[in-house]
Amino acid sequence: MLKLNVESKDTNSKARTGWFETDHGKVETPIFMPVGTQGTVKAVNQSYLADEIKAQIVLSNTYHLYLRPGTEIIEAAGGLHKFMNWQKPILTDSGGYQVFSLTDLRKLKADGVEFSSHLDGSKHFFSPQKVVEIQRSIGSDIMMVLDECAPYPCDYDYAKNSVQLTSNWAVLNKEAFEKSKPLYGHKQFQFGIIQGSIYKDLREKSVNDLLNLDFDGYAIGGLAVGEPTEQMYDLVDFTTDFMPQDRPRYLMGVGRPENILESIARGVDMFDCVMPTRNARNANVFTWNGTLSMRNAKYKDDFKPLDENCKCYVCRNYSRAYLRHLFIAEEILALELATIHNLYFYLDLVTQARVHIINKDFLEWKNKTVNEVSIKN
RNA sequence: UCCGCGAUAGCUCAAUGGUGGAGCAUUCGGCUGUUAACCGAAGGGUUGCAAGUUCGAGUCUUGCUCGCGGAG
Repeated sequence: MLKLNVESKDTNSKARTGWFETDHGKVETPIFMPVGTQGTVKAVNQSYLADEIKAQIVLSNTYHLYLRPGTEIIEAAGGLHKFMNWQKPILTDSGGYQVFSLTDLRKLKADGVEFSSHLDGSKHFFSPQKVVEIQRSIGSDIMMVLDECAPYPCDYDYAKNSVQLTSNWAVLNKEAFEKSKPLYGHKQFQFGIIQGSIYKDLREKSVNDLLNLDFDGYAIGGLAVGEPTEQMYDLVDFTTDFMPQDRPRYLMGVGRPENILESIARGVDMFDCVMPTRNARNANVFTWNGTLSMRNAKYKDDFKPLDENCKCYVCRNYSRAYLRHLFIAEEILALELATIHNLYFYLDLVTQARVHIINKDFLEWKNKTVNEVSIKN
């Protein structure tokens, strides 16, 4: 059983700091997990990820790794940690989000989801049991249950059925997890996923269904899919009240820097999002003074670092003008440098949040920082 | 000097005699459990110049200018 050891609680908000232990090391919360869907955090190598960015845990994806290279290769490699040369913790998503985002390619059934590969059109079937089995092959430290991430907008009846399906699947996920064993000698944990769209009574039902199964951690899924941001905050705030104090709380797929800070204030411990990595590759950079679009002409002779308050490798050594030049010239280094900076920023953001929670001045710092990081330069 | 071919957006090129477009470039925007080094929008034109034919010319005719190729 995984435990979140709560170290310090903010007195003016629901923010808290803590840590949990896996066989691949300790994770200090609040934490951001860089997304490495296909067994790589795009554009950055593992040594930078660990030493420069100071990532403590990365996310990878069951759906993608199952399709390519396939579990046979990953097992032959001795699991994903060895295969991708990453000795810190790995969390794998189950493919539930792909069930949502690849709508045209899938068919939902009571016992799982039938889908066509986006790579070659081949037909496959994911059940809760199958997804546990694949994640055993991958050897992730934390595996996620198969769920249905309902679309937005979503009428009440659809959301209600979706929660019921996710709860039914959660039982099967848990059974399959308990019946199976890790393949590589290190412990694996399993998180449940709360659904319910924008409906509070369904969120409440969803949490309670999952609590009965006693998962190692609990994730809030199905948010940041198009609903107003204030509504997302309200639902997070509502839902965390039902979540155990001594288990990690993970808000899936979120988000922008300000979303992360607001969610920490509402009691969330873990985050992942493609935004720092994808936006980096699309020339968008995050700073303590807001976002910069590095293709913009105004940076062509701007020799300041991306962020004068950032201590990352990129800000210590390169200018905005150089980054802009690399993006305009379509040089591959642009993607790497922007990704390193953005991930460093995201990890720095949650580290600063941690420091301020411990120092008991989180709320004030959070309010000021939310305003500053939201600026569009 | 003669013959031939050509000249349309910054570039490379489309466009039956009937509302001049595309790709790239430029400028800007978007991206939330990655099908994404992606997607979208905008600006940009006396169609080399001048006449003519025609209801109507980027398109046909003539002259000129410039470029490329060939001959001498």
